[in-house]
Order: sequence, then structure tokens, then C-alpha cells
Amino acid sequence: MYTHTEEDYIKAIFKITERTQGSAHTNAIAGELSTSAASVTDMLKKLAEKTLIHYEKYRGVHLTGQGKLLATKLLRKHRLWEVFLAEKLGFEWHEVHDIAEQLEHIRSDELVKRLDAYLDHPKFDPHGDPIPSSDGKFTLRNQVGLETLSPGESGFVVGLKEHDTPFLEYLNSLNIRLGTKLSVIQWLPYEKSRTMRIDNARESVLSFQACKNIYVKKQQL
Amino acid sequence: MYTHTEEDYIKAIFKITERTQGSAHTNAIAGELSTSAASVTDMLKKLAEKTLIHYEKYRGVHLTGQGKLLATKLLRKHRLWEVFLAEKLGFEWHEVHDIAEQLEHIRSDELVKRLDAYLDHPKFDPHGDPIPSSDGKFTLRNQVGLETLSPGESGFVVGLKEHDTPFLEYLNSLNIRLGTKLSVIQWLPYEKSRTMRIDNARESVLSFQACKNIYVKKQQL
DNA sequence: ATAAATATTTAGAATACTCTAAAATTATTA
DNA sequence: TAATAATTTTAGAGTATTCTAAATATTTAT
Repeated sequence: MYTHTEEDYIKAIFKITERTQGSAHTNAIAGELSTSAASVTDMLKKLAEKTLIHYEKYRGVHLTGQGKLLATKLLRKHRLWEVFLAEKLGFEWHEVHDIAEQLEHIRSDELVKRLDAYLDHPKFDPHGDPIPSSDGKFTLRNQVGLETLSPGESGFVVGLKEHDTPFLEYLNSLNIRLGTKLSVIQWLPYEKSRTMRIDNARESVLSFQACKNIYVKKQQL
Repeated sequence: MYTHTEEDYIKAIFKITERTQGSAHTNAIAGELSTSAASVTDMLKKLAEKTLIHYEKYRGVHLTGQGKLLATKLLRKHRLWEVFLAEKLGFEWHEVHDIAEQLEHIRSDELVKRLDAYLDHPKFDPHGDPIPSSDGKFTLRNQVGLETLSPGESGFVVGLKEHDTPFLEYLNSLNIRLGTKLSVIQWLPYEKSRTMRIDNARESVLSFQACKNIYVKKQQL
């Protein structure tokens, strides 16, 4: 069994290696967990001893198979709880993360199994992120960044790249959520922002940055 | 904010003072938490500093108003989660305690509020224990121990005194649960056990000890 | 290729919680 | 009430996690 803290480190390492496609370095982990590099070094030694990571001094770390399985189990729990909070308790998508961060540490395989069934085996969480199966497999999806759509093209929101609270609240205020149809009206030269029609109704300008953070499934014409 | 461990101590003290109507002594707390008396002493000092308990050396402790409020908040969370686990996820009553023990430490007032509403503001948990309101009030009930019923009298199970797993599994095997109707057929001289009719069907012998652990609402004749 | 900048590790110490063994206090009992 | 038993506290130390500051290694820039 692993401590709460060890689990947080494994999740952070998983997140970083996803992002960088390589190994997670001390400072990156320290940044992710808002702790000091020295604390990270201490913990890396411990995690290496428990064979959750491969660790070479000064060279960064990556997860072992065992570490990866733990990471996906945590991600699975986190995202299942997010679905529960959003769908059953009616929380908004920006409210679910912090609570799920706590719930993901609850230890009970049976609980996860029953929660999954109760929620009807969801494949994606309220932010559109895929929920790994119990053996660590993710459902893939053909999605593109909203910024790749040309004027005249449309897509449905299927996920987000980053989901910090301010961004989620901003999307909420524009009535953009999972499943929302977005149609590109025009590309504006200024900061590469786009004019967008939202669900065939309201029109709004989205920055290039915002578009890059929104994944859509392209509507085939 | 209090640590997980501090919360466990407060719950233990609450439980003991409920039982003994007085103050909780070091050894009792150590027993309840399966820890050493020395550890308890350390923690009592800490809890006293945080004004959660009144503590006099060698004299035992009792909760302050602040401590009592914390204890009932924890109990509320624990029991609401038990209802969730039993009613929504289909766990048996002997399976819910350990998981709820973890879930009760999740910090979010909003979560408790929504969970309560989602469960339709339950007043009792799956063992029949009352769920305190958010301001710490308990719903009372006119219940008596099953051992007080004379032959010919009947009652409906509304709660249990102790609920360790073996006892709960024993009751399960007899098809005794909350709401079950129990009719006393006769008192047996041997160990004061009773012959009982269960839900107007099956007949079974219950020990005096078992009867004392079952609370019933007497059926008025 | 060396100096400077950056990243990482080590050393030493702090906090939270735990323990065993010994000392102190309170309760029992005869 | 004095001796004994039981309980509680203190002392000293261990594990887990964290920190700052100093030392070391690596990378970058000249």
C-alpha cells in the first residue's frame, strides 16, 4: 500500500511524462506539487526503492510498469469521482477537481468497481478526459484542436487541454460545455483570434490560446 | 483545519463519552484507536491546545463545544456516506463501515450538503443509527432493546447497539435487517435466549446477548 | 573549452505522529 | 493507611515528510 503523498508524486510524474513524452525532472515535479526540489529528491529515492520509478541521479525519472498501473488506477478513480460529482450531485465542471483530488485516495477496489457500474461505465470525465479501464487502457478519440478549423468548418467540443478554474468558468459564461457545437465564422488577424458561432446561436470571439485549449470532433461535411 | 488523526481522536472521545456518560480516559481512547497510552497523552495535549477538548492530567478528557461540533460533523459525514454506499451502490450493511471511515475525512461542506440532498435527507444510516443534522442535532426515536419484549410481543428492527462485522453477517444470515418484524415466541431458560419469529415466517433462537444488541420499535397491540 | 547559469543532490534540522520503557500518579484492597 | 495494582505521563527515540542552505553536477553561452 502506498501513502497519500507517494500517490501524489506518482500522479505528478505521470502527468509530466505524458506532457513531455520523456522523463520527469526534479524541478518539474517540484513545480507540479508546489514543493522543494530537495523534498522531491528524497521522495524519488523512496519511490525507486519501491520499484515504482526508474531513477538515475541528475537524469530525471520515469515510471515502471508498476508505477504506470498505479498512476492509471488513480486517474481512473479521480475521473470516475468527477463524473459522480458532476452527474449525480450537480457540481459544475470547475468545482469537481479539488474534491476528486481527495476522493481518488480512498482505498477500495470494490468501491471503484461499483461506482463505475453505478455511473454506467463512463468513458470520459466532465472535462472530456478519457477514463482508463481497470487495466490501464484509454479510449482514444479522433479529436483536433479548435484552432485547426478553417472558417466555415464546425466541430463538437469533446475535451480540453488545460482545465484551470478561470478557463472553465470562462467557458461556462459562454455556454460552452462538452457537446457544444462550435462553428468558425472567421479568423481575425489580431492575435489570431476567431469569431465563433456557439450552438448555432450566440456569436463570440475566442482567442487563439483559448482555441488551442479546446478539442473538438470535426463535423464531416 | 484538523488532521486525519486529530479527527479520529475526536471521534473516539465522542464515542466513549456517549457510552460512559462521563469523561474519556487515556486507556479507553488508546483501546478505541488501537494505539498506546503514551501516544494518546501526546495527542490530548495537542487537542487541548486547539481547544477541542478539556484536559486535566490523570483525570481524563471531555469535548468542548467546538469538539462536539466537529465530532457530530464527522458522524454526519460518516453516516451519510454509509447510506450512499448501501442504497446507491448496493453494499451490505457490514461492508459500509470501513469505506465510510475513509470517506468521512473528505473536506467539503458543499459536498456534504449535496450528498444529503441527493440521498433525500436521510435521518438514519444503514445500521439504524441517527444522522445528526448539520448543527449537531440527533433525531430521537422511542426504541427498546429486543430483550425487553415478553412472549407474544412484537417489534420492528430500528437499530443496533454494537455493529461489528460478525454480528452483522449473523443477522444477514437470519434475514434480519432494518424494518424486519420480530415476534417473541418464548423465553428459554437456558442462557436466557429467546425463540423468535422473523417476519412472520422463519423461526429462530436468539441469544440474550444478541437481543440486547437489537433495538426495536414495539408494535402497539 | 571555460565561465556562468541552472538544476540537482546532500546535510542538517523541523513537524507530526508513533513507540517502548521508566517514572509518577491515582485507585484498590486488605 | 500502607502496600499493591492499575493508570497515566514523561523521556527518549524512530519513521515519514518537509524545509533551507550548501555542495555538486549539468547545461548553456561565450
